[in-house]
Amino acid sequence: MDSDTGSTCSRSSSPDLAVDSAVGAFFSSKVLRAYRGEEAALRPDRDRPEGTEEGPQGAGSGGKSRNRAELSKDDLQELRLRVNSRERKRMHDLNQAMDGLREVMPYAQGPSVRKLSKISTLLLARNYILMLSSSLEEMKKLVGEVYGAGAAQSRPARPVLTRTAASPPQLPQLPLLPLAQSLHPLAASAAAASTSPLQQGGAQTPHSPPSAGYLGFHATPLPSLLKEPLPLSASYRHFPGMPCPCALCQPLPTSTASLHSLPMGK
DNA sequence: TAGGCCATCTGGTCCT
DNA sequence: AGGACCAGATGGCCTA
Repeated sequence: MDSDTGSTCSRSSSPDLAVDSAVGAFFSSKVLRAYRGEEAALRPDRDRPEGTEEGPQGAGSGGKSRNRAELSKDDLQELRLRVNSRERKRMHDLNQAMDGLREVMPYAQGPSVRKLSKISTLLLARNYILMLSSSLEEMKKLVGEVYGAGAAQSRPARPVLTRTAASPPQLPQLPLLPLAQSLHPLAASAAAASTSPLQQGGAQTPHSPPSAGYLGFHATPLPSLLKEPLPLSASYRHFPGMPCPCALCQPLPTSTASLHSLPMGK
């Protein structure tokens, strides 16, 4: 074991994995290029990490035509090393993408903070996306209400947040706005722009993730948030410290619902 | 010391 | 045939 793990990063965040320090770069451009098939041009001598393997006979050259059964023990060993190296690189790319995901997560980051585990990162990311989608929906409704208020003044008061045709018909038509304003700082901030949480939380760069406080949960996500993924069904649960994930404030917008049907490849 | 998390190796399967 | 992807196995490191 450890045939060539000299410069590979194990454990904590690898220094050379944080390729893209740009906060908005969800995945590094390197990874994206790799998965768009551009890496061959980007890195001609790929899979030669530490020089202990990948001898002079690269993949596709030399003994390519030989049957695998005819390979000598050394050739098999070399083949095995090449495969191992590729697999290692693949996992490193995966970890790099995971680091990119961690960078944009509303989670306290720093040398003194333990890195999010992979499973925690994925769970938190999912909840984060759902929460942002929920906030966006509420924001849209709020904007619609603000700009449509003048036209609706002559009409009798009624719940203003009506569902669109695409919404699930079984969901009750509830006055969500007050509840949403109490639960979502984003929605509340639009109503009271003078005391916007964005201003309270400091300047936000265009692509930087919102601060944890702005998002409404603690600097370190509660364990329950990480352990419990948001249910996709009609039933819901509340996460302590998490901006309400329930169906009231999170009407499962079609944008997120469609995410689950996206082809994930292979 | 047990358990969690991780990196790595390895063999199988599928795709190009 | 070679590479990508996947999952199981294994062993190391760290923390409670």
